[in-house]
Amino acid sequence: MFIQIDMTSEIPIYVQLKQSIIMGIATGQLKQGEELPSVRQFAADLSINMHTISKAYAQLKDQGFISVHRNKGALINAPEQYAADEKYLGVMAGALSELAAEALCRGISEEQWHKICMDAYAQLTKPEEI
Amino acid sequence: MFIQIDMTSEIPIYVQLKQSIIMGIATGQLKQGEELPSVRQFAADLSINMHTISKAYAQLKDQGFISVHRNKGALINAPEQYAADEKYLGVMAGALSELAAEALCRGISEEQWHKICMDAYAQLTKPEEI
Amino acid sequence: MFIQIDMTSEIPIYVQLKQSIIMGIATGQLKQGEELPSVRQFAADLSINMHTISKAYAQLKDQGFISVHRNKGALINAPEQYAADEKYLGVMAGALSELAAEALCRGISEEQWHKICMDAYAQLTKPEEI
Amino acid sequence: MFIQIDMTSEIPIYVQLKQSIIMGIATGQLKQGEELPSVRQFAADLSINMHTISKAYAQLKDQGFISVHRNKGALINAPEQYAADEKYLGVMAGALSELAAEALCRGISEEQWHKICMDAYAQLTKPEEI
DNA sequence: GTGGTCTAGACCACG
DNA sequence: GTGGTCTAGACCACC
Repeated sequence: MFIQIDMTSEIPIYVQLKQSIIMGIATGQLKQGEELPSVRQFAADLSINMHTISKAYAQLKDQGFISVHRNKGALINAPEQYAADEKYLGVMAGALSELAAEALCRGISEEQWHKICMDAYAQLTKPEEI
Repeated sequence: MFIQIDMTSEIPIYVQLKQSIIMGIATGQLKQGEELPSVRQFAADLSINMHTISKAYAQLKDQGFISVHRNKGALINAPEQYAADEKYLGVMAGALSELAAEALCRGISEEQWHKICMDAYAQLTKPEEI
Repeated sequence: MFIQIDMTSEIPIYVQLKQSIIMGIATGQLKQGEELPSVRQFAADLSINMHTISKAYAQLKDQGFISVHRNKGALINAPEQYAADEKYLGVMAGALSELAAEALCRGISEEQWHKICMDAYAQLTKPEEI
Repeated sequence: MFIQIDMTSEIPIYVQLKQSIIMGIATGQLKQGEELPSVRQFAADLSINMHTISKAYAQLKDQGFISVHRNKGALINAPEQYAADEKYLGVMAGALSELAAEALCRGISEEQWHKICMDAYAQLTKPEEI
């Protein structure tokens, strides 16, 4: 399984779970229509509380990434259902702005910033080159 | 004052404060040697508890951004004090990776990602162009 | 418990606590993966305020000595997490320099200084010989 | 002047002053009978509050390093007056123990510890070799 | 006046 | 249950 949960991280487990699944979709490991384990099953696999899985699923569903089926697993939605909208773009711009501000403070040049950003993207699409 | 605190945000106040100050340094509104208000003064200005300000200052101090003086407030350090190190680069790469993953998922192309990232940086250095 | 807090000392309680825990790791009484009490439990044990313990834990976490878990207490990290870096070596050299200066002033010879330093180290690794 | 005061340091100024003077004695820059400026003069030289100088002098006097003359300067005492006693040895052993504990934790070997300690001493007696 | 420490009590997110 | 955040008020060292 490509899901990686770090129980010692300060990032909430349900957030890590969401990020793992989003990362899975981004890298193509999870495709449209693919099935995710049921809450109960997933909880057992990861030795995690059911409520935690449930919370992650609920939020992924809200964001359009998955459809949850009662008592069954969850299905990855079609990309159209979670295409970037204005709201998302605004949130992401804000997050990038924070990162860019600290980078600029710490002496990262525009060229370095460019490289770091593009590397982060390329790593997802062409992992073999990393 | 350019500090903006959103008391309804889920982001802790002391984190918002840290980010505001880092943003101020990045945009050149806060320069080396410049003074920050005393914790009591700042607390009164923002209608926030003294200890919350103190926590933000303590963490900025640990990261090298400011020096806390004995009988004055706090001073912005020289850029050398908080230059990027390996640890910081790793943390930032991880954060960017998360953002890039969601962007890719949501159909942001490499060109769009490039634009968004560079805009975030440019906005800090050339605000007049925004 | 091997933790000793002197409420009358001028050394802040949270610093004493940090030193006690570092001492515990150094002497092998606290090993990787070992659990530390929860902040509430520890506070009750030592008759100290919760927040004081919390501050010590937070700083030990920042320095890499422990990981604070979500629903457990804190765990001692692997030694790699807190291996000496340049910054630490600089700080320690400064501290030793102060001690050496006073020792030299007070007529401690190089041989005596050598003995005192090595005793301090040996006391941690071979307590039976003391 | 060999006195170095860092107004941004978290170490109290009067402690820095004491350390500077002790360092001066250790390195031979201040010899028995040599005169230190008056409190008033010193305060003016360093742009520091008189009370701060006074506090440093008082403590140095208590420890036997200097003799303070009313309305005049202070004289460095004879080495015999501040030779190491049992109490001092105990305090120093404790301080070294703390440093050694952290060093051991952080993977400093006995050989490295030896080198670092002896370097700190040698730096005072043979500065030219550094 | 300043920041730092300690205590106390409340609320919240997480699991 | 856990730790994290915020508020509040007190005391202290430093300058």
